[in-house]
Amino acid sequence: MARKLSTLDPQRLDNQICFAVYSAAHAFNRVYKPLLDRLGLTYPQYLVMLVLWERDDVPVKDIGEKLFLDSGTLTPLLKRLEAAHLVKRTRSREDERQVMIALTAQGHALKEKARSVPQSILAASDCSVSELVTMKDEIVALRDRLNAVIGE
Amino acid sequence: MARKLSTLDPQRLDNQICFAVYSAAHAFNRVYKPLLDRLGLTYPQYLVMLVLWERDDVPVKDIGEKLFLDSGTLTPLLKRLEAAHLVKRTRSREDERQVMIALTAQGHALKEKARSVPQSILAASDCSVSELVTMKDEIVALRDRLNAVIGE
DNA sequence: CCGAATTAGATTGCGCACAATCTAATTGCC
DNA sequence: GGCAATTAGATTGTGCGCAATCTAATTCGG
Repeated sequence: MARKLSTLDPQRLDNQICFAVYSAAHAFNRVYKPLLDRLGLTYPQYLVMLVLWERDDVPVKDIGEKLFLDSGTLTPLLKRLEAAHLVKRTRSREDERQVMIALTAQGHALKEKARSVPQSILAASDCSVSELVTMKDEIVALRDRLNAVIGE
Repeated sequence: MARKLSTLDPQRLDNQICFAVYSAAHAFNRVYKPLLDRLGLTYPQYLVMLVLWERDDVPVKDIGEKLFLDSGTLTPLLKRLEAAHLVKRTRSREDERQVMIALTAQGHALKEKARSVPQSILAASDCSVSELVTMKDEIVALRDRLNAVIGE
């Protein structure tokens, strides 16, 4: 009876989806780390590079919207990517408030070296692609509902 | 054709389950924040309190194993909880290497004030309990497979 | 027993994340 | 045109998260 109650107790750690997501994010990070170390990237930096490999020469704001990050996070991160000669930061001429982020040749070239990363992650997940796609879609839907609540 | 390819491209941001998990974790954090502010806790501190509300007077190591965190994270966090008079840190007498973490009266009392948190999160998730339980179990299974790979 | 290896936790340093605040540029409104 | 409101980034401060290193206590193998 006490056992049955505890598996329903919403205040129990193991019953919380948020902790599942939180701890899964850290587990992913730990799997990515050795792969990204070889590229000289952290995981958030890798995310920024993924954005730029899809579309180059974008304002900081667009990167922030895609990754759900603000300038307080992105400004120093992008300065580090610039120091690593992977991107160039330039004030937009049309709108001087914007800073445009463009890949350098090195930044472009890194895409090839990063090509094997997703399949290494897939292998570590030890899970079929279709299962992962289903889970991903469910998690994205949940995330979007949560983000909708934040905007009231 | 190009469109079809891009929806399969493993190097695309939107195709990566890890980004889904990463961004969902941040979304959860943003939903929790105003709820936890009222308790004077951050989300990781709330997780530690959840552990202690289940079982009091445990060594730091046990907390770390439950939350997948190490002393570099927990030591300063626990010192902040102690400064907030929610826990007491004492060297174990049997094994002087261990530091035991015990709730104060205030720490115990906070459990009642935190009781409404999970249902607020459930409401924000805008999702049935059974759906959430299924997702949670899938995510935990994935996390555990990832963690298994890390330990080689 | 005693020295080596292991273990628990603390410390240092770096890189996010984000709130709050600031500056400068642009837009909107009259 | 001119002033208020908005917008894009930068800055500052706090709190994780983790690698690397350190100390002190305990355990293990001979």
